[in-house]
Amino acid sequence: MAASIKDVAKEAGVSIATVSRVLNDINVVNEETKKKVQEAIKKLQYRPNIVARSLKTQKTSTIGIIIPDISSQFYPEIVRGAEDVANIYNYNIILCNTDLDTEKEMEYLRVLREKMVEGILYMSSSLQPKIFNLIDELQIPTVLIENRDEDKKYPSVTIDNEAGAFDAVNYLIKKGNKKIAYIGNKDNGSNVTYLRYEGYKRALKENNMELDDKVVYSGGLKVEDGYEGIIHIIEENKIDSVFCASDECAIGAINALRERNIKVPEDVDVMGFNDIYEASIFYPKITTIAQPMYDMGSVGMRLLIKIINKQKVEETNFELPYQLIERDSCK
Amino acid sequence: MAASIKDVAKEAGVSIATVSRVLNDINVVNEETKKKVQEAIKKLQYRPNIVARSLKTQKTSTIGIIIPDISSQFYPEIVRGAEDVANIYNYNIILCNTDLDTEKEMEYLRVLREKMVEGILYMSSSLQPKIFNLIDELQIPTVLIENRDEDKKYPSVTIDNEAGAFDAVNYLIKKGNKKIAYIGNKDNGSNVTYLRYEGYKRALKENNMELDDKVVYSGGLKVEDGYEGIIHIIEENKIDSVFCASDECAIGAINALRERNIKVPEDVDVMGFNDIYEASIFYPKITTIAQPMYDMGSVGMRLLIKIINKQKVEETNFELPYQLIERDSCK
DNA sequence: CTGAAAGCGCTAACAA
DNA sequence: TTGTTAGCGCTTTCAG
Repeated sequence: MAASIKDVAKEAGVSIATVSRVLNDINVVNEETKKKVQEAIKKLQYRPNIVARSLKTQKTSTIGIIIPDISSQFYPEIVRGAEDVANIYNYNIILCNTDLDTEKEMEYLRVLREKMVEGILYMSSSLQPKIFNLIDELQIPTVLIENRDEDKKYPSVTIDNEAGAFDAVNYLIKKGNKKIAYIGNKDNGSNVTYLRYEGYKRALKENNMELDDKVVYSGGLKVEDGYEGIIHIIEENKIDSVFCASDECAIGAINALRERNIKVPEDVDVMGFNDIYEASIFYPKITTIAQPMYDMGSVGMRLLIKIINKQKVEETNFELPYQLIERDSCK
Repeated sequence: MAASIKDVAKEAGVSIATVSRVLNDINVVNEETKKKVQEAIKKLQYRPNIVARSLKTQKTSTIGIIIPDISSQFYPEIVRGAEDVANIYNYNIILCNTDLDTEKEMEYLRVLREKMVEGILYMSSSLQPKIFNLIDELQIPTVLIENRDEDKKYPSVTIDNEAGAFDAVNYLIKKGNKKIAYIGNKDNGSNVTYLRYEGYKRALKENNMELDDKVVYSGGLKVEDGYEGIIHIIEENKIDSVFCASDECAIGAINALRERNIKVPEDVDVMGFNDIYEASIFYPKITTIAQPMYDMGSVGMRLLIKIINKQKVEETNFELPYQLIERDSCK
């Protein structure tokens, strides 16, 4: 058993209240008693029991992070950004992987409540109403990252996905491409990625280009989806470029094209989205819209901590700048 | 304020002890009272306060995970494996990024102690004595993953890095290569990766091939290290293959070779190590020694939980099987 | 400036 | 089978 506040009090010949005071820098404790206490603390290698403190103060200095999957390519950096900021403010994070399973999300939410986390960073691409009901019920400050609810009732950190996609497709058009395919999601469903399809459509429209469903593949955002999507598209269509709603898709598409001796970018321009690490080391290096993952995590955490501490927050719905990164997958 | 055990007791017309009993399935509580209590719980949407429970039972059902960097390519899967198992046994994980900074590691270790985690999964490539002293002092069950202490005093989960490297280099030799370079670490320093250099040396020796320091580059395990390492080596040496102590290195090396119009694998065979996700989607797909990352996390967590619960463990130093994955970066 | 004591929400003897 | 009660280790009134 490690030393408790009692042991320190006895060692220093004071009451536990006094020990607590020097621990928390409260009141002007007499310099000498303070010193005595500090010596006792050192001697006993005392460290306060945070669980006990938490019970009393109702503050656990821990924050829950709910994500689909830490072993994906996208979330680790967000989590890292979040943890770095948490660490600065002496918070710790409890990590929860949900695989987008709503039941699992809800169970974690409840467990986090039981463990009295002070706040939650919530990432999910399917923002179900019952999740929000639960969040309301739990009464724990919650910040949404990557996605957000439509009426912006909850604090959030995102990028403008529609505009990002718009810029991407515009870039492709500026490069002289005439027939631009799309691979990704296009169905709504409280998921941001469909906004990329919206951006794609708007870019075509504003450039007086026709939307052709035959070169639109809505199957998902994984490598396989890109692989299959492009095969499906080029089977019966001639394209000169493709906008992929994720870098994984872009990678899959490039690999499929390569197998068919179609050169990227000489024959087909390929754009990705997100700028995951692979995008920068893949061959060819992928031109993409970069989401500031680390910043999304750190900004989200900072916002959350402010809310927890009831500080004034001027803005609760952050839209962080994205960036078009020109690399080698487009001419 | 959420409902407490008192509220439930009042609602059900019983004592808090009875509520606690049905909560913990203790004794044979009368079926009827049990039902009453359960109804009260449901009505009040009561969930026990785990912090209070932890203070009493000295069990927090949380486990700390200390890793260098979750945003690296290597650790997310380990963490995922660990979390999945933790979740099965109703543990939660607190994630700590240390960047291999020993002071940060020690501080996290202490904080985890304050928060009364029941166990720690510790990953670090520099296992300092003072870390072990602290672990001893803290008296928290700790399992090492990826690395281990030399005398196997602490439970651990690793692979046989020396043998893995040996197999890799042997593979290269079997393919007919005569001059095999090495890029990675070679200095000891309580770090497993030097074992890969040992394996490299042994393979050369057992095949009566000469060790040539001029084609050995010891600079690190990152993409840049591979990039610079290979440039350094081929500047003045003719090689037909290179064994890289990490996939990142292999990627860097391949990119550098490509820039010089040296074809992989036609001109030079390149092998990696670890089998990170990129290895399977890179072009060319990288032949490598796969560490079972997910399993290392899950086995480590399972072992840790057993130790926490004082179950008999027959074996405390696991050496998991690695696998040579043949892909396209070798002829 | 310091100490005594109540209590955070729960579990676990001990009684009844 | 159930209730009473003493803490777990800490913070925080309230006195002194």
